[in-house]
Amino acid sequence: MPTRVERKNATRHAILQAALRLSAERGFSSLSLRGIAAEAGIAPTSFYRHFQDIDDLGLALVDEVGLSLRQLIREARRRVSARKNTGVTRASIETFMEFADSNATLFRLLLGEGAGSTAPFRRAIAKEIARFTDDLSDDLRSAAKESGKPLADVGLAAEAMVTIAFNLGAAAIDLPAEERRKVADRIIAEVRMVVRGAQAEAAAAR
Amino acid sequence: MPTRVERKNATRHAILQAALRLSAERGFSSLSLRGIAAEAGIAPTSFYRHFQDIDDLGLALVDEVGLSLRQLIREARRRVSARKNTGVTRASIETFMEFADSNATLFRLLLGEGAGSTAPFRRAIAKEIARFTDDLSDDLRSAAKESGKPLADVGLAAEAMVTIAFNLGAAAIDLPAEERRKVADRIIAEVRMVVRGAQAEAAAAR
DNA sequence: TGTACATCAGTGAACGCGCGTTCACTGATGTAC
DNA sequence: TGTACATCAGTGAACGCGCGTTCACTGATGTAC
Repeated sequence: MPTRVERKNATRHAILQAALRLSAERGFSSLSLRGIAAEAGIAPTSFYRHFQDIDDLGLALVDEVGLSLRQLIREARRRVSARKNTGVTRASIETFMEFADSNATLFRLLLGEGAGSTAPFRRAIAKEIARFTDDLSDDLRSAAKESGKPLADVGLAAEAMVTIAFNLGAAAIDLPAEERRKVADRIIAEVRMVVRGAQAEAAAAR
Repeated sequence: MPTRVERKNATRHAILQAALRLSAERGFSSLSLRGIAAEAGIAPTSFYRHFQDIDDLGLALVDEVGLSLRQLIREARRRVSARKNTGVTRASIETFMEFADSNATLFRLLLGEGAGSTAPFRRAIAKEIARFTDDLSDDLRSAAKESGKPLADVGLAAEAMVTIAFNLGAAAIDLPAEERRKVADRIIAEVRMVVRGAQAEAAAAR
């Protein structure tokens, strides 16, 4: 039989999952304490045994999402480097889109809602995306070193790529599969442009 | 003395302005009929003399915003072509940021809120941005012809630029002036990368 | 191991609030004669 | 120009609803002896 602590953790987890499910369905900004409680199968008042208020839940949600995202990224990186016979850009974006697809809930939360939510929530999301951009910068730097094709302003290039991939990717989440593939191709072409541009600038600066 | 029709139009306009003001303050998704009515100085019930419901108001709002946006773009284009001694990219983005700054209400509505709002509202906004992208494509094509530096995939390049400018610009709206200038510089550098990349691809394809 | 007590996750009733919407109304503006 | 009537923008009362939050409670789990 589970201990009291285990039960409590299970309920907390159920609340987070319910919030994630609902925010995927109707958007984060329309989450309500009572709705979440109903979805989680608890009384509305029980919510307060686990979170101070809705904002507190929001931050916990971002933490969870950030953690999952980082796990996904690690996994994605492995997958990309395993696809040696595909272009890195294509492999990366296709993996990104695939992950966005099979983790729609998570990505919708990350990408879907700019405003509507509260300021601390938005800041937390921005931080996760900045972290993503930093990681991409590192990848780009080492890829450039390996290939012998240097890039100018790696940080800016990474920001441009992430902005393109996240925002166009966000718009594609609800499209049918075929359309999504087309969007993926567009993102790939555009990210490639950024790469070429950064290479061209590095070449011109030499 | 104003006619009945004039009075009605004035009230309708007051409602739209109130909605715009409030959506700038607290975000479009948190607009409420009663809040708008209070801001516009009418009884909540009077709202129904002018709009069928809140969604109807939303669409009218996007129409208004789209109109203003197109006027701004025309004006911006004039301004950019007048700044012959500045790079086109810099002139364009600086003008864009300046307009976003002095028309914060309008841009916040266009950029700020991805989800949270209703589906038809989002679709209307997407259409406005697509129109913007198409116009930019035309501009890029004629600029390429003039300068003798052809661009590959103009449509994709335009989409990449608009995505970068709108999304990074959106994040910058609430920052202090100095920070905003830094963001503008980043956007300029990134858009320039896209231009260079499209040029490099066109050169490689020849 | 058995008993007495403490802890605390989960609860149901109740609160006041702002919401969208309906309805029958009012009274100024507009129209027909 | 004056009168009788129609139109209709704006209104206040009222509705039912879901919201977040408080409170005192219950009863199973955990702890001390």
